[in-house]
Amino acid sequence: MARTKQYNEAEVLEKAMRLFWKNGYESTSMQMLEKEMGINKFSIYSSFGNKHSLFLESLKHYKSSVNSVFNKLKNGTKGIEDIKQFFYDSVSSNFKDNNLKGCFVTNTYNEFSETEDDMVKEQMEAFMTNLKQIIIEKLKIDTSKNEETILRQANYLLLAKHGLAAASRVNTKQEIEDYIEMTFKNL
Amino acid sequence: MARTKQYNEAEVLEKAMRLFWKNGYESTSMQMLEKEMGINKFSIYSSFGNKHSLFLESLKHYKSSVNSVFNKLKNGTKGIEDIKQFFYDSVSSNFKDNNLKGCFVTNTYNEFSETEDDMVKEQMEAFMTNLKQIIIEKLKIDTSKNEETILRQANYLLLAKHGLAAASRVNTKQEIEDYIEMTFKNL
DNA sequence: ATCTTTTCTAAACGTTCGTTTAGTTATTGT
DNA sequence: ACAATAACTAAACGAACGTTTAGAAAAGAT
Repeated sequence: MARTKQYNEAEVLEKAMRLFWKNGYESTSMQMLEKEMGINKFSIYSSFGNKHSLFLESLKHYKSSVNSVFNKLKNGTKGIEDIKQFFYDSVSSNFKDNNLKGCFVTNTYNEFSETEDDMVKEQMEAFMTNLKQIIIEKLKIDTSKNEETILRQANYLLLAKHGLAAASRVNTKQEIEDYIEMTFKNL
Repeated sequence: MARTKQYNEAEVLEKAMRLFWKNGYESTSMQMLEKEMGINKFSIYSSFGNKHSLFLESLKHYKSSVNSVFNKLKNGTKGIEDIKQFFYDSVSSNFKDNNLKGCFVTNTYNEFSETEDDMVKEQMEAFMTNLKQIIIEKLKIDTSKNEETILRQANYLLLAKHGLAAASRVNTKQEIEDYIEMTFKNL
């Protein structure tokens, strides 16, 4: 055999993800990725193909990293209270690390909403559809609500989540928390 | 004297604004602007300086174009009901013209939230501060609310507006309208 | 009609982008 | 120890970016 890799692919992917998360796709150059990931361009290309597939891998990595938050929501038994907690969990990364801005998926959704990138769109929609389904299930725990009310509230919460993700890039913790509280006031 | 301009600066600026509005700053190239504005690069540069100042002019132009919506809110006498109408007015352009996505200012806010572009930031903050002040005034019409409640509700509405702008890029009219209704239910 | 002045066209500028390639270095199996 | 192989470095690639420039075209003033 031959020489072994001097870097760990999972580690450098994590670093790439954080850079894409902070800056988005277009504003992140290969040069910046080189610096942040700590490896040469050649190594990036040999490990991840190209910039676009590196981005897709970063998205996948993000999804698996928020999987625990998702599962917490999924396995909850308190209905709306679980969704509210999910909202809190979703923005918590913003307060822990100043480099992580908003929700990586929502950011990507916004950046790519006018392009025709099938791969990215597929990942976005899978994520959103999944979330919507879980929220509907949680709302159904309250059996006093009819089907129509549940769908309307689910849409409301998805939009609120969307807005929350956007706003968490610029607003303060207090503002974010107030917003979450008021969002759930009338459900 | 000499030759006269074969284009109207206000007209081509309007076209530039719509392109920036749809695609954002980075994703709009001078080549696209050339095509959309219908004039040569040289003409763009001689009329607007460079891409960045053309973008700033587009932002200014946008602000003046939504001025009527702003004034309608400002001059209203029905308090919260005026703010709700303002929300409806703010997203109406999305349903009239498929090329206008979200709120140009909010889109810019998102795209530039991580850069250090003083000029752009100044325009953003002026816009947002102004809106917040008007909303506070409208909320104060209800004299039963104390100062703290008013501030909290104003922040809530600003975040909701932020989310609404983001969501109006992708959601349907029905979803948007449901969202607005439920947002004001919480006040 | 001619001269002057400004707009317009189109080509080229220097950078930076994402990507590839050639050549060197290091590690592993024999 | 040596040969084989893969990872590394660094330089260069073509394309696209924003911007500038030189020359042709056109319109008003005399």
